[in-house]
Amino acid sequence: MEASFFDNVFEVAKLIPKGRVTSYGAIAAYIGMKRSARMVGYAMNASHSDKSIPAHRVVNRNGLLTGKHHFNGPDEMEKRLKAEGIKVKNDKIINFDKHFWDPATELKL
DNA sequence: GACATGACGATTT
DNA sequence: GAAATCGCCATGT
Repeated sequence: MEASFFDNVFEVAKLIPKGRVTSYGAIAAYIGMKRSARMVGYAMNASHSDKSIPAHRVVNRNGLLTGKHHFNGPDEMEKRLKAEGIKVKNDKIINFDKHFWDPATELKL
């Protein structure tokens, strides 16, 4: 099977180091489709098939936990991030810039 | 098989 | 500068 867009998203998501977060657009851009940020989020929905995917480390460009509702509970995502040392307030990651993990920069292909 | 929608982001008006 | 629109792939109805 050819690696689809979703598959790439899953693999990159799995590569996110603990205590780091990234954005949908960053993953999409790393794959080569920065315009497909929406699909990245949708892919995360499909990630339910793979529990190894730390979808909680993927947030929107503003560091906002837009997809927290898709977890076991609306507080699950926030709780997990806090457990990794990431502070979340008002559904937003504090110091998002410091926790931001860009695959294009960190992995650098 | 066609239409609508979905965890977003950038570009254009 | 803010609001509106386009772009993208896959899934569900």
